[in-house]
Amino acid sequence: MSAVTDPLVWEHVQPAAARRLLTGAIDAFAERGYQATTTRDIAARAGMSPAALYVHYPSKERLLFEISLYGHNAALEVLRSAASPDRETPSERLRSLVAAFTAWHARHHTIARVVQYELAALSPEHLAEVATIRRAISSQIEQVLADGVADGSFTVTDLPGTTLAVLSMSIDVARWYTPHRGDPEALGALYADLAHRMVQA
Amino acid sequence: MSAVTDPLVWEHVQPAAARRLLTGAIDAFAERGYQATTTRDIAARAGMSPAALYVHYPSKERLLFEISLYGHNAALEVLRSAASPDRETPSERLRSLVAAFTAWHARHHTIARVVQYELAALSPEHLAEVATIRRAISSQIEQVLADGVADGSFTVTDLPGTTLAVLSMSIDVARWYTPHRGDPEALGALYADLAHRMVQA
DNA sequence: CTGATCGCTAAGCGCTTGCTTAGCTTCACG
DNA sequence: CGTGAAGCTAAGCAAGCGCTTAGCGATCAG
Repeated sequence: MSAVTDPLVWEHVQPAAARRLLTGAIDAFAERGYQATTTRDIAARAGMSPAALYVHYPSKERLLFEISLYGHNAALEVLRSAASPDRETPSERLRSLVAAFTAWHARHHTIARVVQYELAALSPEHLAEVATIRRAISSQIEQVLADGVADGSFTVTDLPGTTLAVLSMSIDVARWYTPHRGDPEALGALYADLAHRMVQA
Repeated sequence: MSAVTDPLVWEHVQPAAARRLLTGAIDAFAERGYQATTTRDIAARAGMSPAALYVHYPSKERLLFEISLYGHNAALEVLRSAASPDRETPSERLRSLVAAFTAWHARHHTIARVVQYELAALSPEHLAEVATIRRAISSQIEQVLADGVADGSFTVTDLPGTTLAVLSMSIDVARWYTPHRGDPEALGALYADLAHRMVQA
């Protein structure tokens, strides 16, 4: 699974000063929340004056949007590669999806916290853009559950409700996870098992 | 289960103006978050001038603390009455606990949102006070899982991890629940079933 | 050498924030 | 009838907010 070694690297953000602002903003938003973070704080983390932020980003909200967009796409990518068609049974695919999604939320809990808990601070247009990615994410889980029901390997009485519960469990990892709570891989394996038990026939 | 009809009523907050401020603050904090809510906004919801807030509460943070404390105690009470000893088997008790805890987060999703997502805005002293209640809450789940393992009705490889996962699933309901997503009771029943499947031998 | 561009800083603008002050009205009670 | 407490408002203070402006040095194409 590519998530295992996925370093979530930022080299594509150029120039380096813009990258420092972006990563500083991720840390600050994750720690204190968007509203409690000041542009002065973000600039200080990047080692610049407050005005330099506006050379690279037109507003604080835009910084949040770029973080949120990138984070959502990264999470979706992790799911897509975990659901690759070489996993043959719905059981295998579900375990792989849940393990990867959970481990991603643990390993990247800072950006995951921004992705999952700062949606309300986005402008309506930016929120709409991110919402389409969120629908694609939940479709990945819903589809594999539907496949398992279809071939008889899963028993699910409420498909949308169970989809949400499985996603929910993984997403909430971003709220409480810290590195001292164990290895992201081990957590992914545990959650894969729990999710599988939730649905198996 | 008492949660079914639990109205979460505020008559004990006196005088009525203090109650209006408190409930207005719950709505505002849940909608926009603590940091994005202004004292002027809270006062306006209670139909008063901003200064009137300080007649009843010494600070905005204190308002948050009283909400958080009351909410945590209410959630713990719901669990305690759901675990009453007339439920004989661990399976029955687990289902009852998860159903009640989940339904509480759905029915009271506004205060639950404040309880679960605004901890970081509390002062260190107030956070510590609330943290003891949180430990009591997770103990309720951990104990019933341990009982089930002891009598052989549950199979759990990672007890703290599974405890957290069960709690997590219910807590996350506060993040996404809106009344149009269905009846809190039905959701509680679904989650009770999913949690039971996660652990049954 | 010139002039434009880039990345940056110092200063600060207009506004909003949590909270305070001074003072008004209402009303229970001796 | 007088007094003081309770509950409120209008006004405003100091601090901090997102963001803008003016300008500086480095870089580099023509």
